[in-house]
Amino acid sequence: MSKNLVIVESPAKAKTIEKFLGSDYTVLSSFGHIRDLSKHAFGVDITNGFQPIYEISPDKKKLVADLKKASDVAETVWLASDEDREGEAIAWHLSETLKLKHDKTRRIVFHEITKPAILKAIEHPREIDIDLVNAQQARRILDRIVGFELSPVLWRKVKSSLSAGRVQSVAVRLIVDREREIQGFVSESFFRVIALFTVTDADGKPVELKSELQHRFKTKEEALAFLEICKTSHYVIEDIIKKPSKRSPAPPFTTSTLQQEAARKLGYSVSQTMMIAQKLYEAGQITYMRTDSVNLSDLALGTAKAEILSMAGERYWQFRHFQTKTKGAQEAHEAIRPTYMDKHEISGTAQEKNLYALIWKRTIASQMSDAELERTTITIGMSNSSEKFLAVGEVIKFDGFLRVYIESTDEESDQDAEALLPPLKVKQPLDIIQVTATERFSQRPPRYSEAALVRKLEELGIGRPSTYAPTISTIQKRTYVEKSNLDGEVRTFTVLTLKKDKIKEESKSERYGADKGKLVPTDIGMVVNDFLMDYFPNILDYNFTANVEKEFDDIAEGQLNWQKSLQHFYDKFHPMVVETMANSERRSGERVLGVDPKSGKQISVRIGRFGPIVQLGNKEGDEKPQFASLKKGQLLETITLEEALDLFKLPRSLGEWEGKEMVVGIGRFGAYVRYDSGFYSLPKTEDPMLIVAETAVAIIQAKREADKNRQMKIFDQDPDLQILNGRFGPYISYQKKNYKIPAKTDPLQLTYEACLEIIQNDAKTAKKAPAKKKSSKKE
DNA sequence: CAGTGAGCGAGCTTCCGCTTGACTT
Repeated sequence: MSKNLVIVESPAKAKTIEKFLGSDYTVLSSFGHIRDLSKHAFGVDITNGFQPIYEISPDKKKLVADLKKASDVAETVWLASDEDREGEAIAWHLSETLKLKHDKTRRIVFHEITKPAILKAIEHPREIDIDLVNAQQARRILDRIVGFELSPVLWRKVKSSLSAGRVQSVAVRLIVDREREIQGFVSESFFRVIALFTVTDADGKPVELKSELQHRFKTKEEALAFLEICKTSHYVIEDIIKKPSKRSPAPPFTTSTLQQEAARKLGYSVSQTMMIAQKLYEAGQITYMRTDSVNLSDLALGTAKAEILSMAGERYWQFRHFQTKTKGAQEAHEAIRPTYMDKHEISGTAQEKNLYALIWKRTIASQMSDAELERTTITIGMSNSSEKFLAVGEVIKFDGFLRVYIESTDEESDQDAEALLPPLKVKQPLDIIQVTATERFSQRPPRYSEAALVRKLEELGIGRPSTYAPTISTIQKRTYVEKSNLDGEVRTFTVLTLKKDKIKEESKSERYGADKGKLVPTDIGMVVNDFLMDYFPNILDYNFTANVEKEFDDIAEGQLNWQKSLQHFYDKFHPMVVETMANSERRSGERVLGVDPKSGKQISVRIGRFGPIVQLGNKEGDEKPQFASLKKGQLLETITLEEALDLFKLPRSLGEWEGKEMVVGIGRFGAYVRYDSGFYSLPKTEDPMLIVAETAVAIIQAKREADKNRQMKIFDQDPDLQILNGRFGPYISYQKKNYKIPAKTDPLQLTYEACLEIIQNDAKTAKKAPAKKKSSKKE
């Protein structure tokens, strides 16, 4: 065993550092935090100065024992966890848990994993910063108090197993608020006017020049009137303005910007990006992937420069130092960058290659020179109106960083600036080809994609690089939000075209509002959000985290006592919890929509035991009320009386076929026909409200035909026993259960007795390991 | 995982931030 033990957070980091330090040093990893507040209990002794009750996580017991052994024999223990609040706490937990003697313990930090940085750190050890540790404890305890006091309120007042927390509840609020903005949005239409001219280019060939009228018209009448004026107008170039402009590269990647760009450019989900990045990190190809820093090490700056010089030359290189603007950034690591800048590509899966290439380009571009552009704006005047058309062109004079990388944006712009304009002169007359006025609509605010939500959370200083992906998964697991799958609607718009002195009016149609894979709130999400907004508006405040972070900073600087800070919060917060528990109404999102015109009974919607339902009649009535589930995509908040009444029209009978009744309904897996105690799924193209008996019969027959082809063998002894060919190959079906056929057995050769034996064997093994079966059922 | 289309009855659920893991066909 070597004289020195170094403990870092990540095993990949440990491996790298061990190489730098030589044989006198053993480097081990703590795998993040080793202790936490007790998992099932409250974990904080409120009445005793918020004393935390820490436990070693069960999966860390062996690790801690190993660390203990190693630290006992080492002469010096170097605690090299990250230099941020959490890292300092990890160092402190290690020293407490391993009972490290003060005189043989050193605390060291480094921001980059390079040999000089690590050797320098070893030369400058310091003490554990207990103020910073206390700031972390305050953060941890506050989160526990908020989460473990609010969640039970939801269990009582809304539904069991729900949760609330400082981060997740605000994430849900953002999505709910945005959805309501969209619901309340009133789209306005206007007319954009585009004129197409013909001019000759440098070679004397005719080319088109596209220009847009500066003025947009509110109504069709105004647009028509303008086109009438255009009929008799002459057009002339009044002005040409050339303006140089510059574009600068974006800073290197942080976790959040990597997630955004990987989503935009490669279509990866936030968690996918993190999994791929983790692989790259473990393979030593990129630096650490959970970071809020845009900083590059001196080593990286040097190798990036060398790479740019050899690739593109001196003119393309520019030294840049980026500074983070993110609220609450802790900057314990570098930006995300390739470990070796001269590695333009790597071997690996296609996904790994793509993500690596993205990181490489972004990093290199960040040290390249500005792109120089020239923007030309041409003003075209009319002989009989003061309206002006503008044509805009942009030329790249010097590509600079654009040679390598262009950052994407979320909004797809339809404002296509012409790349190059033909040579033109002021006062030059122009020949008109056509003028079109197209009706357009103002855009509703966009729904959040996963990556856009991450960007917003980061902007508000809520959550950390390590929690963005888990937060998105939590709010979906709690069914507060889901990924959208909206087809949108069709709308018509008007296009007016003036060509050869004639105005033509056309009506065209387009699909709008379609949204796939965006985050939308569910009914539960909205009800929980509204409840929390009513009773705990301060926790849901977008600035709540920012405000408590200020307190944590004061604690870290030794200006504020952490217990006092928590006491101050708790004295206000806890009474609100008690009050809400005692006096608030249960929430179900109930809305009364009106009365059923047939029966005169009340129609209402609310969240029922198994999800959102519409109810016909009420408890006080003579008869039991009737219920129906809401369809996917319908919300309690927006469903109309008519839509709610439609839900009671299913299941409906299609009449009899061969003596048995066919019934159409909508179930968990979509629309179906039930016939002779069997279920037949309807294809998406069939509307269960409109389907007729003949179509249903055809579907039933088709399914029966397919089932017949599935049958490999049936037995005369027992019609319940069949050998079927399924998605995963042949299997035995017996009394509605399925059994695997042992390997190397020809299914067609199996006898009735052999099948029964397989079934009995399966029953035996199932009895032997019932726990296993149970756990595998769980998600 | 092998195809589904229900309807309580006891006790448990829950937070945020660090980090990777993995008894099998």
